[in-house]
Amino acid sequence: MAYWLFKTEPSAFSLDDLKNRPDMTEHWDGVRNYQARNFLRDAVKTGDLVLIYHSNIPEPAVVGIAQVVRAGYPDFTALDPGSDHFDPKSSSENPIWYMVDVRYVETLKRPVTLEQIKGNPLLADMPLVRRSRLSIQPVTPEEWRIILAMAGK
DNA sequence: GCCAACGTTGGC
DNA sequence: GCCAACGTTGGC
Repeated sequence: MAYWLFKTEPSAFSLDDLKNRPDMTEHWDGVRNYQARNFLRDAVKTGDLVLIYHSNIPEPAVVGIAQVVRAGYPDFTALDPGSDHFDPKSSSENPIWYMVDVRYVETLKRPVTLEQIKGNPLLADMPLVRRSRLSIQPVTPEEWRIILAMAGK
């Protein structure tokens, strides 16, 4: 089982939005970056645990945990001309883009802010800190443990 | 809202 | 295949 960090802009889709879904489950669609796509297609597996990170807000932070309930499969929003995520280069024969399904697990009582993460030397190698814009990132077991400890768990 | 970082596109 | 132009991300 592996650990991940998924970014989302809460104005578009937040952890509470996930919590409020039927079955607390939702497609993680709309990822349109090849490196992130490769993780979704090849590496993210059912049962993996995910830190949910809220970006593009005054205090960006890891706010909760989700679990992967379905591994990578084609992101059908890329095939839908009515979708914001439509990609005319994709087709059902060559879907290009992939998504996974995630289920809400919990909201951290104490979110772990980007500022706190940047302030911890043990987390200095995280793509988040290295200013990568990558929206799907691997998290090591050690980083996972440290972040949850910082959240008071 | 600014802008740096960085990914993508397209002319050559 | 280089690289300038352009678009997007996301912290601040």
